[in-house]
Amino acid sequence: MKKRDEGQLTMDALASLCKRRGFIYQTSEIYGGINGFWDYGPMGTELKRNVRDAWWADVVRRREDVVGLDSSIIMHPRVWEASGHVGGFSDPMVDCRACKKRFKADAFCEEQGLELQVEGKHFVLPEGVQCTACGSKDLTEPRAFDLMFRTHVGPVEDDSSVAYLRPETAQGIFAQFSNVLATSRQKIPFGIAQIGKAFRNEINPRNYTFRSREFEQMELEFFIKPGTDSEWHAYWVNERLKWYSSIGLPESSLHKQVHPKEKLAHYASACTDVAYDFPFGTQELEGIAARGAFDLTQHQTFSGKSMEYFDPDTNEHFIPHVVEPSAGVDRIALALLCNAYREEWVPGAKVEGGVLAAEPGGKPPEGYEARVVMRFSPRVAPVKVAVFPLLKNKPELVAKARQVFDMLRVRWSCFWDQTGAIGRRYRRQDEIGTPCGVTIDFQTLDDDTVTVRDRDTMEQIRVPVKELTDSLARTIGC
RNA sequence: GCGGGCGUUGCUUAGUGGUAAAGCGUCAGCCUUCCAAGCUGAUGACACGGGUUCGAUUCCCGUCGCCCGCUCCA
Repeated sequence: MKKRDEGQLTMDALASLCKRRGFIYQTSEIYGGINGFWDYGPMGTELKRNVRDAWWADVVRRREDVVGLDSSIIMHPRVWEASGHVGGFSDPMVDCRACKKRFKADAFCEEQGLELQVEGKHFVLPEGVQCTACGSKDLTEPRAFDLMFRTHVGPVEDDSSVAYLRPETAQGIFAQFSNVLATSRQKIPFGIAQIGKAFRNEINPRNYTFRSREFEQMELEFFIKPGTDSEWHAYWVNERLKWYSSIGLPESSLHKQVHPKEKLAHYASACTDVAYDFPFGTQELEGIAARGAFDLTQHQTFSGKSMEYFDPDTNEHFIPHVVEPSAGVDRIALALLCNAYREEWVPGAKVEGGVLAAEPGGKPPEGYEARVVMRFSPRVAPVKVAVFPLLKNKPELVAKARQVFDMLRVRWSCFWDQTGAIGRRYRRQDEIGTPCGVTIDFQTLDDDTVTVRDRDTMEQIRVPVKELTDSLARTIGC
């Protein structure tokens, strides 16, 4: 169980911190866990909430042209026929036992001039088929990889009761497009946003929480006039990149990945991913796709209900096109955790000096000690302010600290800690990334000032209690 | 899904065919006038199931989970 690899953050080290400090636990851990599912502890819950709140504030509340929706996870099964998820993503696959390669069974047979056979619910390989890679005939039966979770609505489990857990939140938006249009008094261009859980039966969950089978999406469907696709796509790519900076992910670790035209779905005119440099590689946080009129047209066809929009300015009827920024909450939270994690050497009480970056595998110099600090942007930090009485066995300090704590907690997520030496308490907050520590000491009792300690520099300033809220607000920024 | 490695307390590790040690952490108390101090006490683990055995945390099998590589990723 190697924890360090040439000084780079390893996911093992991060997972250990996340468990130790209550960010992320394996789900159902007491029963051995279940692959692809994770729980968020007290700190992780706050972190995710801050991500969602930041997105909702910037994408919905601060705009006049976007409204919210909260649709159900289980929808009419026909929704998934219209979307292409039924059928399209349950292709039967064949594995070669000799060379370990996997193929889509129908294309695999076609390449050899043969046809995949269907017997009832099972697929059967035709005679004479062989591996197109190595020529072996040692092949598995074709198996359907249905990536949607199936369930049954009502007590009777027959074919007519089959339903699916949604594999994306977007279809709830498309299916309610007409209702929202009719009740929100919006005109095109406008968007509908939704945050919620989605479920995909991933073949191979990997990389901690990055590819989970249950995950949370933040999706915006921005409906536009046909022909304006590329300008709105460019607009949203730019907006979304700015947003990632606003939650503390540095531009240097973010990448705009433009999908080449030939790899786009037939209905899409553009798709750009926002990717982050994770320790396990550069991976997608969000995809921004120009999907044309595909989705609404599909639902118009399958439901028989018109999805047309009437433009009063031009007297035109048309099916709106859509630009879709679709982000993963859990992936963003993971990126924030990776980005925040630092191991440092910090000077002890008897040493003058500043914070040093820890050398991997090395020991701190004389008088220095190692610390782990989560350098979250204050906007997403689970706890904004920690409040400490310098000593817990001095009732007058505790009482005064309690007053300060009660004053601050009405505005921010605050943490009270009176246990142990003050330095230990600072370090605890460092590990959950609390930007500000407020300490009430004996001088407070004389002049009503407190010390405010900065997480990153560990420097302290004295601030009068009556100016404390304003002072902290400048640091925290919200 | 395939191949390889791994699984001892909250974390990091030690160890054994006779049920387990330490450090850190956590909690309580004492002490402590700003960066994981000290003292006392408490807490707490052999992933799950089966087999071999008088006896299994240890050996064997299976399952689950984690990591690495391949594969997959609408």
